[in-house]
Amino acid sequence: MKRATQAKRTTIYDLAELAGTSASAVSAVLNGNWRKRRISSQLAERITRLAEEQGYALNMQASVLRRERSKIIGMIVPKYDNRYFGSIVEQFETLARKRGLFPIVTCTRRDPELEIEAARAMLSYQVDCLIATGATDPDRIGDLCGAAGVRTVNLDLPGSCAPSVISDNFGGALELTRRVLANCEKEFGERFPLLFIGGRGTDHNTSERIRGFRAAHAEANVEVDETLILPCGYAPEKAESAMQQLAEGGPALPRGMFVNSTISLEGVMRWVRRSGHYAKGVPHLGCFDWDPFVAMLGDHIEMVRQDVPGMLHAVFEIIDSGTAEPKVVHIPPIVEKIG
Amino acid sequence: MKRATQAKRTTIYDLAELAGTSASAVSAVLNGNWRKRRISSQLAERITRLAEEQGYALNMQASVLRRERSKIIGMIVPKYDNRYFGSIVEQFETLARKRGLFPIVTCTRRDPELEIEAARAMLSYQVDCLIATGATDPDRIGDLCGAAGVRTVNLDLPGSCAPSVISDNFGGALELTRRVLANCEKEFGERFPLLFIGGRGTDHNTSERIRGFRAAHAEANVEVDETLILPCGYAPEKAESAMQQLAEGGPALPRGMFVNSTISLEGVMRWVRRSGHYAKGVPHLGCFDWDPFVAMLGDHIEMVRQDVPGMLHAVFEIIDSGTAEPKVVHIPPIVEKIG
DNA sequence: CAAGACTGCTCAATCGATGAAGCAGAATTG
DNA sequence: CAATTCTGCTTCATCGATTGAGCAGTCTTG
Repeated sequence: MKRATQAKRTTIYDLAELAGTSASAVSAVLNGNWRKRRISSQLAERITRLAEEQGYALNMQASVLRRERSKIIGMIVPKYDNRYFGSIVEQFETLARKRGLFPIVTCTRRDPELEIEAARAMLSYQVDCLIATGATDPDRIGDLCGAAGVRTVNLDLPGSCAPSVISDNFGGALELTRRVLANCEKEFGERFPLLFIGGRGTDHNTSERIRGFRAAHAEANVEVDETLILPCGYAPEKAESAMQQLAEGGPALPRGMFVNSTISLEGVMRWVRRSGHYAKGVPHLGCFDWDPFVAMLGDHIEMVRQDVPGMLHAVFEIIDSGTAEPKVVHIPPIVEKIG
Repeated sequence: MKRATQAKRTTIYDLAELAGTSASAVSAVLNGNWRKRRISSQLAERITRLAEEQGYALNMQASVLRRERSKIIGMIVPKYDNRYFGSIVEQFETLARKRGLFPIVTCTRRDPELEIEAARAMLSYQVDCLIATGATDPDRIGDLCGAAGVRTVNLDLPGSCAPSVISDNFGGALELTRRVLANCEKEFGERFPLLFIGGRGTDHNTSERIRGFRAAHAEANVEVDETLILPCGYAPEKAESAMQQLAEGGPALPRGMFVNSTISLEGVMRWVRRSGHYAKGVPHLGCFDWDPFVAMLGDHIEMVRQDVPGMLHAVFEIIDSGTAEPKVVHIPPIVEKIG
């Protein structure tokens, strides 16, 4: 097997010996600034060829240790179980690579402890910059990074000690609620308050969406039913049991609702199907977030799709510009309805 | 601002000076083996406290450079746009962390070039082990890693130079096809060949699934229609245009089909809805892969859910055991139908 | 009480890449 | 032809953490 011979990895010292030159020349050639270090092109070529033959691979740990910037950019993300975060991560990796940065992403499963542990780990790996996506406590992360002199950008949920890029939650929720109210009026011939379900009452996005929800009700002259505002968390099970409780409490279930994320919608739909409570007609729904299969579930669902490419462009604009002001950039989401 | 004072990061030398001791004592205390290096617990405590006060963070680059093992484990994954890969990544991170490993994941967007570039990058970062998930060319990655003395495990798609963990594609496809054939017979009172759509004809999974598809037809005494086997790729658009072409070619569209992945299903469903060709009745579907909203699309869809926890346990068992034999482990998928 | 064992540390080399400084020899200039 | 400039390298310190080797003291033991 080749493996035995190649137990040890080839280093610039090995190449230097093989080429009959110095490690510093090899380094200069392989990291591209041999021209300004006045290495002849013959030697450069010889070293390049040897490196290829020997299957040389740079040791990034050594390289980063020596350099001032690591060119590593980190992101923490709550979950990988929906299209929104999935496309955020994919876009992030693409844009990072385009800038010659090495992206490292880690998922914290909405666990506050894991979140800061992950942030600490990223700092240990010398990230130049950290994107905190949907963090429970963005400022805690911001402080950690600040102490290490590392830049942070908050995404999806805003913080107060670093720039943030978020959706226009108020605007999106306002429009989404308007549509659901209108759909209900069209079908039932009357206006009535909707149910708001999903999300955490303490997070900025949820409270802004509730504000939009209220504003749309006010506009339509419908009084909000306070018992129908249920920010029960994001997990499907939470939404499911909130629905169950609601059904047990009162006799009439809402015929229209605002569901705060596809993941909550998963629980709501499950309950709707299992409980049989909506056997005589499905409720009109509005979902803040998009999923292709939800779009196919029927014409009773309106969706708001967050503008992920727009959000990530804003993030990298902030990074490129070097701003550290804790400004919040609002990206308008897209209200769509695919049949 | 604190930032100015803290421009430079605290190192073990700084702590050593503050504690009036040596860097080597600090290192021993902070990496936990101070006991075996006979450091007194008083000193240990003093150093620990100081480290906390100063917000010390280990420099992993330096640490990894010095050690023989990096404790970094890499994974490359084709996409983040479906539940299957999403849960693979999440499970992977969880299990890696449980073992004290640092997971780094990167998405290669089904691009063969990016795939090997990503593998090279991971090697540069000194990963101890690399999981190649759904790789276009697992053996190329295997060779790269082999040359660097790094272990590889193939996941989802098998390779020939490293252990592989994959679903029992034949068995899953056999059962799924059986069910769709049975559903069709129940509704239409007759047996007829199904459509197979999605996936790459060249990949092992797709060809095994086609084999299962054929076996189920044989079992049911139905002759496979060769013009209905369309491994057109994974992207939704590919499936969409394959359906379009099929519709343009012949008059009768299949009333039953096997769709090879949720992502292909996305295209199929889009076409079914847009084209209006199935206005008088939706086709019976079988989908190799699972998605919660697909499960809600109606009772005409059967799904096979790949056993992600089972697969990842197998992966880590291989890693823990240290085997390097290119064996293929088949994990049976779960055939389910959620109403 | 001398020999050995133990305690609690420190010293210095090392991992691999980088780049400032320096040094021969060749080429150019006044 | 001496003085300067240029070319094409090499030497060496450095980044921060790790670890084998070593070294004073103190404690034990026959």
